[in-house]
Amino acid sequence: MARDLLGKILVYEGPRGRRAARIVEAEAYLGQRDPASHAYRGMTPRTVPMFGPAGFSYIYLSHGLYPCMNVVCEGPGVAAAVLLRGAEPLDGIADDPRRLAGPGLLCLAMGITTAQTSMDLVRSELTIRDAPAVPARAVSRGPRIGLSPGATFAELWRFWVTGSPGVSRR
DNA sequence: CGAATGATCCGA
DNA sequence: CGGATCATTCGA
Repeated sequence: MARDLLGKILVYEGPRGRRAARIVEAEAYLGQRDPASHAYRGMTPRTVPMFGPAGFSYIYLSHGLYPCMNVVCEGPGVAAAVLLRGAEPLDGIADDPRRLAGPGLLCLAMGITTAQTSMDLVRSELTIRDAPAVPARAVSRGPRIGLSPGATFAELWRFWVTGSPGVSRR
C-alpha cells in the first residue's frame, strides 16, 4: 500500500557514500488490470521484477533521462508496485529540501540508476527502513499524476505528507 | 530494422 | 509550450 510507505526511510549505500531520505509521496499501480501500469501488457524483460516477490525494487528509465523507482508489493505473480514520487533529504544530500521532489529528481539526488532494479530492499545496498507511521491527519490523497487520459482510474491512489517540501510540484 | 513514445523536469 | 535524451516496445 502506497500510504504505508510514507515516513519510511530510503537508504542507498552507493559508490558515492551513504544517502538517506524520508519518503513523503507515493503512488500505487495495480499491475495487470491497471492500464497505467507497466505490467498491463504482461511481463517483458524490463518489467520482470514487478512479477517477482514483494520487497524488491523495480526501476526504469523515464524519457531517456530520469530513473524512477518502484517498490514491488503483493506476492509473486501479482504485478503490483508503488512509485516513489517524493522525499525529504536526510543524509548525504545537498540540503535543498526540494531536491527530491519528483520521481526522477528523487533517484538522481539519491544516485539511484536502473542498475539498481530488482534489488532486495531488506538486505542489499538499497533498502527501505521502518519508521514511525505518519498520522492520518498529516496525510493527503489524490488522483495519480502524469498518465495518459483514459489510462487512469478514478481511485485516489496517490498519497503524500501534507505540506512537505519533498512533495512534487504541480 | 525503424519509429514512436514515455509513471519527467526545466526554462521561457 | 518545447527540448533534452534513450530504453523499450511494436509494427513491417
